[in-house]
Amino acid sequence: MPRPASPHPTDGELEILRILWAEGPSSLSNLCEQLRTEREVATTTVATMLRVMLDKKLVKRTGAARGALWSAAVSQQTTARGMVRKLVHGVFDGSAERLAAHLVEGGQLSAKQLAELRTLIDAQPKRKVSS
Amino acid sequence: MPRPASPHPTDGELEILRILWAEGPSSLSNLCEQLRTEREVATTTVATMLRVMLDKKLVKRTGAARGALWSAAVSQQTTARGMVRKLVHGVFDGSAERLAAHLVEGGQLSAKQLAELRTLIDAQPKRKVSS
DNA sequence: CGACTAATTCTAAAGAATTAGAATAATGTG
DNA sequence: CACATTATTCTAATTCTTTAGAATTAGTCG
Repeated sequence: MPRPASPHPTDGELEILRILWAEGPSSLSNLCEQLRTEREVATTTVATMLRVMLDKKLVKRTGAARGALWSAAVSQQTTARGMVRKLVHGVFDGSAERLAAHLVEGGQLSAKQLAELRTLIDAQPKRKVSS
Repeated sequence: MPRPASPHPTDGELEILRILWAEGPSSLSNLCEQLRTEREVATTTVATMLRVMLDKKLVKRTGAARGALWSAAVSQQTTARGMVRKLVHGVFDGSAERLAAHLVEGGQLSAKQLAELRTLIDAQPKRKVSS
């Protein structure tokens, strides 16, 4: 009857991954420091999250038992792919195109960004029509 | 110390919203029937979810005490906007353009869909360069 | 009207997520 | 080496989410 563990990182886990992706391997104290630019958090809280994430294989630790360095065990790309897929399935009827259209029509992209996107589209290699 | 409630629908809630968006106002049994095309679920489970979602104001109920109809109280658009925003913040460094680029480069869009997207971009009204 | 059926509410179990204090261990400093 | 410091583990509280049985209620059909 319970809830199954999500295969995707939770919000809290993503907060940590985001820092690791940006900063590379970091010590616990370093990680805490970065997190505290956003909100208050106890060191033990971060340590517990890291332990859980280690179980889930979301992070790795390297170095000795003491001053270990923590780093992401999943790439930003792979994580992004999974989460985009989930979003597309959840609210865009499984259509990646509808998400793309949502972005273009949502008015969140500047004219310059739209132009860049168009260039990117033109640069795509030809592929089968069927997808 | 606990976890704060998320402002976004959970996966289970999204499953129900998805059906309501597609089917419009539906009875409990109708909803169950739709859900069961995907997986087994007890009627009481769905009823409980609806009650929780009513508290969260994600759904509305109309009609008499008995044969009420349930409908989405949040639009697909608004929900999509919120969830896209969250995804963009979480894994694309706050850049909607990077999400768009991810979609175009990810190879999930057919040549035809890319062409349609380009047309859509061209159809966008001019806007400030700064966004 | 009484029995059946379907909707609804009540109750609750149990795992997941979030938070952090207490305890422990290792490391360096004086 | 004793002590302060800090990383790490252990423990635990609390809420959310998911799931559904039991009980109740309200129409429906004969």
